[in-house]
Amino acid sequence: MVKTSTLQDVARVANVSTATVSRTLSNPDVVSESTRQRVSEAVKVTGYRINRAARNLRTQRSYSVLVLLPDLANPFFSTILEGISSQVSHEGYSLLIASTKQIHESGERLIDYLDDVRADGIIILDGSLDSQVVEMLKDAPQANRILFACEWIEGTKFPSVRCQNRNGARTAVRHLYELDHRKIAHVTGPKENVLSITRKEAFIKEMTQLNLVLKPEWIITGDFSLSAGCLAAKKWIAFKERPTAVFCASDQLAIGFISELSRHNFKVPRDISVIGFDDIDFAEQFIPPLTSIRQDRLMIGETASKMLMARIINPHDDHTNDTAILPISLVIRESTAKYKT
Amino acid sequence: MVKTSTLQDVARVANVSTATVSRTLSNPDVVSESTRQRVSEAVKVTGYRINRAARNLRTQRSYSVLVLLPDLANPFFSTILEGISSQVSHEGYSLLIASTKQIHESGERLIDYLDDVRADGIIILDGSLDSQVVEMLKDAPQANRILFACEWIEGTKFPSVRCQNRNGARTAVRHLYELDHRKIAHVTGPKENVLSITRKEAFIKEMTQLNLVLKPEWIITGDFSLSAGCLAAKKWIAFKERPTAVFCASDQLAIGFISELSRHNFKVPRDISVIGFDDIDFAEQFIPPLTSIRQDRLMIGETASKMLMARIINPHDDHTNDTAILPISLVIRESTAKYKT
DNA sequence: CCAGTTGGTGTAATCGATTACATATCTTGT
DNA sequence: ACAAGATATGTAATCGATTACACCAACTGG
Repeated sequence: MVKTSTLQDVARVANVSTATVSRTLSNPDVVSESTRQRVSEAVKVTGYRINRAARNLRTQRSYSVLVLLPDLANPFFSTILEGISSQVSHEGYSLLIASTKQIHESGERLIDYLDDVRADGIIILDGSLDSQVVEMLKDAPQANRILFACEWIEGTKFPSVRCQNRNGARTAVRHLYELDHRKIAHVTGPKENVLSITRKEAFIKEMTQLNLVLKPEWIITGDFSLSAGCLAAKKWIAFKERPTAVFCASDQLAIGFISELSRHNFKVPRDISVIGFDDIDFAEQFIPPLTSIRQDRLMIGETASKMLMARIINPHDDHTNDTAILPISLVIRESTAKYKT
Repeated sequence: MVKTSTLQDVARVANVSTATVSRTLSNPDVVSESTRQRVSEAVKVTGYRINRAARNLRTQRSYSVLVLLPDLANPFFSTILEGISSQVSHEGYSLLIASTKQIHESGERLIDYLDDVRADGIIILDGSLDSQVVEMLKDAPQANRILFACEWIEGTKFPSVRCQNRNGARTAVRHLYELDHRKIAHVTGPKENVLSITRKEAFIKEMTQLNLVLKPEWIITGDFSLSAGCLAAKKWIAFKERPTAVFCASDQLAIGFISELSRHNFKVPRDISVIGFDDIDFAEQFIPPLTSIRQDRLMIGETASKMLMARIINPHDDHTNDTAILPISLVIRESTAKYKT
């Protein structure tokens, strides 16, 4: 095996104690100019690299953050990861990844990651955690090192970062309204999902506010996926009275919806205007390019990391109920158009 | 803070030494039935959780694997990650993620991850590593804990896992040929990329074998992205003599290509047949559904993990030149069709 | 019946960095 | 000139698990 040099080796070469070497590296201000130079020199000649396992043990920190995803294969999360990763690596932290499913299958407990010095904090991107797990986490003393992003859990006081979901739904409806649409449908995400619920509530509220008819069957329960979008399209086709526009709770839904329509020779936006949510990369390249509610996923990731880091570094400040709600924006492309009778 | 119990605590409760407790947990066969029971009981009452930092220090292992991506935000990698993650977590390992860019920016050296006990092995999904970095890695004694997946680096003997790229290109050309296409273009990936080069070579070889005309301008250099696909489409439109089919080195290219065409009122497959590579999730939902060369990304991830694990656990076996090449398959959808004069 | 093996357990060193405390030297003000 | 503080460094304990080695008891075979 490769033997790397240790603090001892550096100390010997620089002719100081290990304490001084350690101080030089982690807190250079407290040592004198001359030793600082000697130590730096010694570090260079020995090729010293800190042994993180040793540091972690001594400081009882891992200098890494765990990100928990519902599903690793979902591209929606990749940009958020990018944001988290760039932020944490900037602060000298590493990024651990796991999926809810795997944790569940392996029978591990989430809190163990914090207790066994694998992670200093956890960012959870999954609001559909098992309620037993949540129960166990929410009053634990480690709870202040857990943060939700994108999704959250109603009735808990975990800090969270998310986008303006209500405003997003409202903006979507308004946009369609301004294009003279009066019969507007909505395809939701998974039934119990907080995002689905929030967006649906805001959708209903705005429809009511605008005095639009809202047939219950025009709210189609889906699950954010492409295939749920296809199913929703089939329902739309079967309606005797068809809405002229639809607000989909995700871009994947919208894309699935449009695809299915096109297989039945309907055209978007000729036959129906479609607006999505998220503004994923493909939205722009889809045919037709998709009108969507954009959330800044990079910023969600960065903000989440910053908030979590603050809590890790300063655990005694009271951060309860910290919530960051980031703005959304309407991106108008070609899947929505003026309604023509 | 939360004080978790240690081996000492368990030992005290079970009335044995810490050595016995440690053995009971990591190697139950060597202790007697009765102590095993007493220790298990003690573990339960104390709520003992192993301190990984301590174990890592003592064993000089981190029980985690680093995956290095060129770009976290690229959804192509998410399924591969899923495969890696499920495999390593199955073996009790954790998954660390970093992007080439971040490593580069932070000035860290990849090899440090191995030396400083942050990772026991590295899976690299980026064949475009800085050549200086490669130079430094390839003869290092730690090199046997590094493995490439999807991409690889010509002229090194790192083990790698990849799909049948040549066969993929050949299959694509054949498919188009069998649909009576004789004028076939190719949009490549980034110029220096191994995948681009391999696929392009195989494309040329197959074209030659089939005795097809191969105008140099029909090979369009791109970069795997949607927008490169758009640019390529513009070139195609500008040709005086237009190929009737195109083999794109990635699905993203194909999608960008088709999108751009549709903006200029060309239709696929009416005006040109398009085949992609990868079979990403969107391929199926795109309009028209994309014919593509499918690679099993889940299996690439799993295989890569297994190979790496074998090397970590058994570093002295000679694994040099291990290479796994996984099969591809042709997925025929609607973006390719019989050529009609 | 005893040497040699096997099985089970304990003692204590060890991994490598951090840091509380002690010590030594140097200022500074009166 | 000297007490009091500031500055710089060293000594050694510590984090918590693993494991080489030693030990003892019980068994085996000749």
